[in-house]
Amino acid sequence: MSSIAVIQRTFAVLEAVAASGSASAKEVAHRLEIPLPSVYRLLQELVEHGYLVHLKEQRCFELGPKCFDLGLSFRQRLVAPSAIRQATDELHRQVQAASYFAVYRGSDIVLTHLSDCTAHPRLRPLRFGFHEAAHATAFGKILLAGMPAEQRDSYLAARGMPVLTPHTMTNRHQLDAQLHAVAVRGVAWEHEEFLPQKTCAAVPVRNGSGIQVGAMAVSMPSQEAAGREREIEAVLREYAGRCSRYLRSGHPVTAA
Amino acid sequence: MSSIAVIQRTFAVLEAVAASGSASAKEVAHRLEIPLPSVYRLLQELVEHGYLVHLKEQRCFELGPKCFDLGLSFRQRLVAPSAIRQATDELHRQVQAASYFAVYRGSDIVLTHLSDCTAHPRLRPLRFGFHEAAHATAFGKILLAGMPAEQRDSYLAARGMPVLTPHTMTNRHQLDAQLHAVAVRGVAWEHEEFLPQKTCAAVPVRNGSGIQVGAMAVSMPSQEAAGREREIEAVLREYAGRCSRYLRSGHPVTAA
DNA sequence: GGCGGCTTCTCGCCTGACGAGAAACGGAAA
DNA sequence: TTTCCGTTTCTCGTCAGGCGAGAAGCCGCC
Repeated sequence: MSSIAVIQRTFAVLEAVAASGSASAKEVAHRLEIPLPSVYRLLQELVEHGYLVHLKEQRCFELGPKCFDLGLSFRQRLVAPSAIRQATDELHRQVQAASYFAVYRGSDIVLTHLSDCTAHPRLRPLRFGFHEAAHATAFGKILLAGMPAEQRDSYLAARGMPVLTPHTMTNRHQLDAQLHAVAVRGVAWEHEEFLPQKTCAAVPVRNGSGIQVGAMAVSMPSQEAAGREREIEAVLREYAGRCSRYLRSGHPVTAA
Repeated sequence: MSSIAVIQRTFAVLEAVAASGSASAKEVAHRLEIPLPSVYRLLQELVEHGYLVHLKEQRCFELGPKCFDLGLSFRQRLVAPSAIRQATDELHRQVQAASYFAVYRGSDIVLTHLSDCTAHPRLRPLRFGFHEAAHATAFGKILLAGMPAEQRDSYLAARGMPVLTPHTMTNRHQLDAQLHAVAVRGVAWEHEEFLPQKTCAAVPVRNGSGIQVGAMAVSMPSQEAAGREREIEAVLREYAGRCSRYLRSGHPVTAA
């Protein structure tokens, strides 16, 4: 693990401030065990570049505008293209359930759009950004199933399979078997494995080369899902198909 | 302007990637005129710390998870406390207009909560985060009026007074006169100075020591505002008063 | 298999970051 | 006002460690 010391320290300081929300130079120096003058140098540097601000009244440092800008750039880069957001929104309206779109990013899984409303709220822990509980969500399973075996191994090894509900799958062999079935059927269901009383379904989205690049999903209270499985799968496939066709052609697809 | 060279370069690289959305090492090296091996060192460093990711398939670098985390930390730190968000939401419902809450942050102005809906949408350019057009918005005027004179000078000097509509105030003396009136009356109006056809109003919010710390505002189509000025000012004052009382006592205030 | 690009590694030089210490600053209390 | 205390900035000699030219390694592509 190489590391240019200054950079190492600079980010350590930045992250220390981010973690505290607000920290004085002394606190940072103490927490990181870096001599005070060095901490001041680095803090000043970070302030100069706009990553921190120095609130003199309160004698403390906090995150600066550049941090927000980075977050925005990140979001703008990753957010699903508008044709796909639109498809997700329509799926939401048609199924009357919160809808999601997620993709691969390097070796991560990122939720790049979600559509919900007060009547059909999203599953609270799910939000735009990185998704860490792939073993327990429908779109996570779809995307895990689409990974090369070794990437899946390292993905799960890095994150483990935390228990989220009594139904969460925690046995790797059992998960592998289900992922195989998911890959064959082209649809993943998840019943109360992520949140109690909630059910999710997901299907793959492919790019122009037929490579699986993402997943479309819906979530709803389990009782609302009962008996609607065939209908939900059909609608999911319809909208995922629109997304795949969009990715192939570059033009929004409005109807079947 | 001091500057530790490595840090300077590291952030230059990070920002170059952020600006491009996606960039190869060579592109960065060329754009920043830094020798290629150094760029690789810095990129690798940024990848190691999670600020960038290396997408090998596409032979390029993009922003990494830490950027998103920083954005989230920033947001969580700045977002208005829930009592104030709630007051803003109620204001929105009662006035039937998009509502805003903004505060000082060091020498900046930050919009820390907004409440809107499809029937009463926010003014599109306004979103959570830093606000740059204080001379042209109602809450901007309230907050400018509450600044010490020299801070206001440097604020306006740094940002200028861009023309946004035919009604935008561009004369500094005229603005100062209006800010004086705003400070005396304790309310600011803005008629089509920020966006055509839109009108905004704002009033100050004070902390326990009586210091002005923020502003509450509403925006609406100009025709809807006509004739409702007194009502709007009264309701704004009511909710801003709740916020001020909350800041004084630390307890949410539900009724007058 | 060979080519052409991106990416990583090697190595000696010398810059420029480091940290102890002390001084300057500024707010709070008396 | 003066005093005091904690925070912040500055100074300076030392030497770690970052620098960049160059070359080698790696991969995908033709």
